[in-house]
Amino acid sequence: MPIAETTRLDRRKARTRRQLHEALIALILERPYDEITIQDITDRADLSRATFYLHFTDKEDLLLKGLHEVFDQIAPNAGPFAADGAQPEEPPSLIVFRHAEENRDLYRAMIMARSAGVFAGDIRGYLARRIREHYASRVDPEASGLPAEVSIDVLCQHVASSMLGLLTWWLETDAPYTAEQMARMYQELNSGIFRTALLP
Amino acid sequence: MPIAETTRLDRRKARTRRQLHEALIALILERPYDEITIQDITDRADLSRATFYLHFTDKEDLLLKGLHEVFDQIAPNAGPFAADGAQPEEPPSLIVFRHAEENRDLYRAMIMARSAGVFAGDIRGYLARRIREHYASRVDPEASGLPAEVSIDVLCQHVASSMLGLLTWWLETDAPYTAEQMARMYQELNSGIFRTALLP
Amino acid sequence: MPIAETTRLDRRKARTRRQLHEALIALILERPYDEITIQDITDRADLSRATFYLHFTDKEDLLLKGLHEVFDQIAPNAGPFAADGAQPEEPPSLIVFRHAEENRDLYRAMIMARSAGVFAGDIRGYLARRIREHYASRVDPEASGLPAEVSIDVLCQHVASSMLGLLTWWLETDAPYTAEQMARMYQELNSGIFRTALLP
Amino acid sequence: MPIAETTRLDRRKARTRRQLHEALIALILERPYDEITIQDITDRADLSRATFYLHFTDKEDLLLKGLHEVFDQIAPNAGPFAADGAQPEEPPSLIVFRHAEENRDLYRAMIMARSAGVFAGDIRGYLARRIREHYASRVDPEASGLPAEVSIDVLCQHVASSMLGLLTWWLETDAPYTAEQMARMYQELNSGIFRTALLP
DNA sequence: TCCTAAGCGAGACGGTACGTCTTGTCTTCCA
DNA sequence: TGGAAGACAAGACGTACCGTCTCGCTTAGGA
Repeated sequence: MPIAETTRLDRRKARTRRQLHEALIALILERPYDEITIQDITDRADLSRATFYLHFTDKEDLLLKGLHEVFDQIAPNAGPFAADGAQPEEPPSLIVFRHAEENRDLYRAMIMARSAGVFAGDIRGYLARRIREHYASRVDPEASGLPAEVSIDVLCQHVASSMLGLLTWWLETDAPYTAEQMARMYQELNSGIFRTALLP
Repeated sequence: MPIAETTRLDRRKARTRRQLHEALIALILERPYDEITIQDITDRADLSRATFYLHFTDKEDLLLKGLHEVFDQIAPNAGPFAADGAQPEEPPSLIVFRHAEENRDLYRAMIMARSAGVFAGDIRGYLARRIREHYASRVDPEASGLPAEVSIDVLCQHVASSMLGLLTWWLETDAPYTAEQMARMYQELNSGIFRTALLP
Repeated sequence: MPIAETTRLDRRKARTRRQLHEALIALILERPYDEITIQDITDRADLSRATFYLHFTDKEDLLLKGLHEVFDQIAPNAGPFAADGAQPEEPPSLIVFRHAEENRDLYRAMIMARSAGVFAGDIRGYLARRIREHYASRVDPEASGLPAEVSIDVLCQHVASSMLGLLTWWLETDAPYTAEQMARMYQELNSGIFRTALLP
Repeated sequence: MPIAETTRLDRRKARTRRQLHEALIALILERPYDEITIQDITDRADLSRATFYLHFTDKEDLLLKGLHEVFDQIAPNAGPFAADGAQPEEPPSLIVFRHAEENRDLYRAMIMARSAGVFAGDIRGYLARRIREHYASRVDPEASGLPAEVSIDVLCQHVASSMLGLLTWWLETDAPYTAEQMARMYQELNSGIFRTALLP
């Protein structure tokens, strides 16, 4: 009984946070990330500035927590990124492009905020690490057709950069491609590397 | 008389600017770009804050003008990027990695500032455009071994992202590779695309 | 039946108020009046902030209601201040100093809060008015030995100020005098005025 | 040459400060002291809030520094308060009332702010100390007609309170008395104490 | 005996002021 | 004339308190 009782207060807090998340994303799509004031956000969300600090410490905090929430939805079932070893139905790249297509605003906000340096950490590093783990578990370096002199780190950086680059370009330019086409091109461009057919 | 007389004052101005450029680069290597204050810069440069505004309008202005100066050295003779059609001695990727090796601090500062969003413009876009121009002039799309469904724009984005990604990784991690090795890996990774041997 | 039945709820309310009064007085004796927060008071009283507003509107409200309660005890039987014309056993000044001696903490809190401007109204004005009423009813201006040119208002201000001044000094400095001694000095100092023997 | 060169900057600072002092005094005469915001003051003074903090730390700081300035004018030549032992032309009480008459707004502001507890210190204590020093140097306790049982501390408190009380009443009520009349009444009221003719 | 109303705790929220920080402009002075 | 020094306006920051509100718990006292 005591556990998981979603009280009304909890729901109110959740609502307040959602308002803030949405306000920020809307604003990022309108003007440069660091011209956005906390006051701007709370104005848009119809809340007071003090309330903002009741929930988040920073603009960054707000943005990141918002992203985490969304990515927690996709991550678990993202094909080869998935916890279970089951062969995914679709290549992960397609899943990513699909997710971006469905959450266009969020992804664009993220890209734009990224170009404002919010993710010094960084997204690319995160991607590279993910890919590297995946690669390590699937590919036999000996058997892969890759030239021996290409280090795995470099390879992962390359693949991650490529993915992020295409994604950015796609979202920024309103390019008339479907998620399927983008994923296909991505695989094509890296086919030399994916010759082993394991990494797409 | 009035024309082109490099007076002592001119030299003093140049000196002041150099001090500012160097101060900024030094600071970027020490701490996050946007924790750096104009006051910090002028303190480091042993100048007054007012003086800063006599020469630059912004932190960004200072950074970009500093970079332009350096890139104006490399750009004209950057192999395939060169104005004249002469076949370059070395592949452009090697030239870039070499330049980065020689101007390590400058490049790292640039990378770090980039991850702080100074170049919303963007470097990657710039690179992609350069590459695209080059590609257009050299490659016969029909004859290239590329799959027809990969758009040239996408390809350029991919290549530019790869280059920038490797460069960033290399500078950030003190990876024990020479410029030559990095360039070689870069070419290897994109060999599927460069099969036509024209673009490296 | 319905009237004047002191229910348990009433007693609970009274208890809550007492806790708040005591908390405030304790706090005033510890640190400057206007560094004291409502939160401080309720913390000390082991109540919630909301509860405070159920009973009082202000810090001032709390303080004043607390004082009124106490003064309602003394006022009615305060010698010449008394409603009935009966000759008091003791001079009123002695009654005041005695009361202050018995309610040291309360008086000190009051003095300290006064020096923090809570009683903009003011205590001195109140005292002067009381005295004036008394004076008007007892003294024949003609017969009084007072110089004609001293206005009665001024005289009352003077006497009230003197009383308050001595009281404040006495409470602030832990001076080693009894209430009797203080009252005696007070009368001595104003003996020139009290020559008519009516006002002490 | 280097010493005491009042530069233009100094004068600008002085002007800014004067504006702030005047703004505060004007505001105190209009509404309760602690309903006055720093923003209110700077608005009235046509300055920015940041500028306030360039010169003062507090509302109190501003007020007190303003008062010090004025009292530094009167103090040195305030009759018996004067450093030199020369017999003053006028009794000090007259000097005080005169000064108050000439600086009505300032004194009223001070009185009102005092009733808001700015001078926890306090003015009365200050006055009492001054008087006591004076008293000690002039009066032979033995020869004074004072009753032996009145302590000097108490006496000084009394005199100071009386002075402050009359002053306050005079300024608060627009009483139709001249400074001369007030001083005369003051002396009359305390004549019992001033019988020795030394302390007026 | 139930059940209704009150006292209270908890805490989200709007609002307002605070004191600090940085930016960019301007003016005065010195070398 | 280039630069130093520094006053100032503007405005965002994060913090602190206030007073209001809504919610839910507990318990007293009338049905």
